[in-house]
Amino acid sequence: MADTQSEQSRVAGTQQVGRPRRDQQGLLDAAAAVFVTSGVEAPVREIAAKAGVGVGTIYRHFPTRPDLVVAVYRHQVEACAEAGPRLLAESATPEAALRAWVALFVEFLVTKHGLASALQGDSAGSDALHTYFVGRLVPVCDSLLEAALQSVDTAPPIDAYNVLKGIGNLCIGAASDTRYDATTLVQLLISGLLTRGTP
Amino acid sequence: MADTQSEQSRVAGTQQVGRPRRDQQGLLDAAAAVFVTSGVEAPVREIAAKAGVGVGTIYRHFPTRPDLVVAVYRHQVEACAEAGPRLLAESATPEAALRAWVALFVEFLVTKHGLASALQGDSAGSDALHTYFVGRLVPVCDSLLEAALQSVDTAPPIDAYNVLKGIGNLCIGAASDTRYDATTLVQLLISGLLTRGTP
Amino acid sequence: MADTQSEQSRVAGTQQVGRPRRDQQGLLDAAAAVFVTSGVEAPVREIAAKAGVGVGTIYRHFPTRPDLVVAVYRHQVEACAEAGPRLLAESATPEAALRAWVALFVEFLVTKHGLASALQGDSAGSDALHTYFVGRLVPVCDSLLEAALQSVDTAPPIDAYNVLKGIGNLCIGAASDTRYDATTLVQLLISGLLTRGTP
Amino acid sequence: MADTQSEQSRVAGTQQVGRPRRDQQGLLDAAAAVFVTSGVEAPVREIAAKAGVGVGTIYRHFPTRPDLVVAVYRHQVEACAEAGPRLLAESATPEAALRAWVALFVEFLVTKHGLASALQGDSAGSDALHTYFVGRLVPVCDSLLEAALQSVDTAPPIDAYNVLKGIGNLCIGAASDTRYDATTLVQLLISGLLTRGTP
DNA sequence: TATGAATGAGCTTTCATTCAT
DNA sequence: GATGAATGAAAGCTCATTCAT
Repeated sequence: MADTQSEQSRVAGTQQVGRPRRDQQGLLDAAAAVFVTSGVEAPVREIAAKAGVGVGTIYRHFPTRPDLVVAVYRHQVEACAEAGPRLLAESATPEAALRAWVALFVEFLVTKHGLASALQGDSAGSDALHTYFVGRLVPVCDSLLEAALQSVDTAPPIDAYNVLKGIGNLCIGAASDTRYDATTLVQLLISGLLTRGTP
Repeated sequence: MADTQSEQSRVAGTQQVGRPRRDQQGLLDAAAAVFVTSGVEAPVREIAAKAGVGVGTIYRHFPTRPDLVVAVYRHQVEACAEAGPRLLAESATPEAALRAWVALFVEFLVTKHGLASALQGDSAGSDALHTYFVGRLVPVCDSLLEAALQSVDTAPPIDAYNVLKGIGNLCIGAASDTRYDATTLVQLLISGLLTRGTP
Repeated sequence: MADTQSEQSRVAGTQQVGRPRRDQQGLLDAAAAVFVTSGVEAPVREIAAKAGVGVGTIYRHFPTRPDLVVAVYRHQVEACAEAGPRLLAESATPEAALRAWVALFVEFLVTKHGLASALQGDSAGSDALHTYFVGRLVPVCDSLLEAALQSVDTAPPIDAYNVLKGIGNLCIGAASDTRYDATTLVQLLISGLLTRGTP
Repeated sequence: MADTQSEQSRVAGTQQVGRPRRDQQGLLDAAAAVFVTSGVEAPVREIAAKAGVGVGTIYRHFPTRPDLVVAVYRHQVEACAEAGPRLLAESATPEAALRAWVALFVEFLVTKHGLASALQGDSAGSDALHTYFVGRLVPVCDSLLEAALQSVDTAPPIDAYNVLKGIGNLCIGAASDTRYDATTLVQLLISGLLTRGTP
């Protein structure tokens, strides 16, 4: 619905990658801690309290919740994105690279309580977050996917956006349900993806 | 001078409205409509308004939200459950039966906005709902799965509970994102499931 | 199409009201006024309205109703507590001191509509209030009582807690029943207390 | 405020003393049971459920809550009233009679959870109840009081209405506070009452 | 006459967001 | 810039009371 490119620019402009203010870092640490405990939907107050600042400060630096979430996980998302090409170069096969990357992504999503649901576009005011995630990781996933599919000589049954969002969804609730094994499900999805002639 | 309590009573005694007798079906229809529009977490007030009844009426019939959701979707869940054995009997192969059933399930989940997330155990007060879904559909899914796996001579890489919840998760947000194709993802997951030797 | 949650946010964002900074004293004055009118069980809304603030403000400063009641009457309770030793020193006899103090206490309870019932432990959420009252005033009452009893050479037939709570109870409803004379009843109770050899 | 005599007549007319309908008795038994458990302010629904009837039936027979309470305790109140003259005749001294009667009354009030507060005029819609209690028991108390005061040659420091209401108040909350000894307090009040020259 | 479904006012509580200091 | 008090919309839930059946 929103233009992915311009959305991303806006976000990037707001954040100024690579130059986190000294005090901003404290906010991010606190937010990260709270997100793990209470999920990304945690009350702003809780985060402010943890950081030892007023809520106004949070709003000043991160006007919307997604802005904050993006900032908190920027490093990890970045690491995830950068792992793509590297894994492709290092792995024995493209499929192995894809599987390894996907496992990395799953670990990230599952570890961060409630983050997974952010891949959905309609969670509470998640515009910027969704945009950032999609904009940064879809291309990475796409190239891994393409390589893996080429190696098994199969046409892509679905695009990288769907794969990413599907994985995101599969990871929802994984942290709080011990019977639920998101990791295996995701690998099974990849298996299905690489199987020739899926209906 | 007058006591607050008695004041209230007096005021309450003023109310003089007609109360058209309504059956439970009207409530369910209204709730179903609202669920499609606003999801299963829609405010009780909104449902009551749509049904043209007071909130008390909703609470009388369905003390908890899951009670209402279960009632609303009971027929469809039942239909889904009953379709399992029938498809197994009618389909050319067990795999075809599984795929057909899964498609049915997906259609159900995707159509009903927000219902999918009910497969998670930790949504707001979803005990009864979760229990009902899992209790009714896991066995159905299990038998279909077993049959399909036998036909491809593969050990089950994951149990029916995980499959069901995985599918449920894959369907989250499908209704509001036209780029997202839950149906295909689910079929790919099934493909992965039936592929021998998945890591 | 739009999600309920984000709809709400948008609406909330519309509010554009001025927020005059108010001190806690204004709240207390308003609460005191409402308490006199409607008793200590008055709806929070009523108090907020009287104070010209939002309900949230009340809850911020006084999370529970007793917190508020305690704050409102703290000065007077304190005054009552401090009057004990002073009266003992100034009065002609310990009995006179006890009677004077008790009269003071009665006046306080009777004046504040509904406050008396707070001496009971089981009124709606009155933990803090009850604890405060009992903790602050029982010792004061106890020393007055002891002195008075000593002067008439009688063993205490009942402890200060019972005396205090009994007085509190005697004052219930005194403000709204002109035929009911709590003051005299309390003095009669004191007389009985100081009478030797009560069965 | 209301005319005691006519009020009483109205109540008596509603009840038709001595001719409890067969089914009405079931209601009274149920209400009595609920009152003991949850107090006289128990939800109407609870009483109806216990009686196995609809709430409408309760309202038909007893339009207001006090009507019901009066009916429930009519026998006991009657017994209490009748005990007055008898005790006066049987006891060694008028004071003994007064103390015995008061003890009876206290036992009645304390046993019935929450009933005591009904002696206040302003509890939730307790008009009829208050009127009945006062109208029936004040005269009884008055004669006992007069006799006892005559025997000690003292003028009445306070009237029977105040004594009754004072006792009622002293009994509030007695059931739920083991430290609180209403019985002793009431006897102390009587002692004070019979002490010559109370200020 | 009995029933109990329906009503809806009203209460408490939470929390995103604003803005005076 | 930072703060956090203030705001008030919302939502869940309870229960006295009415009245169609």
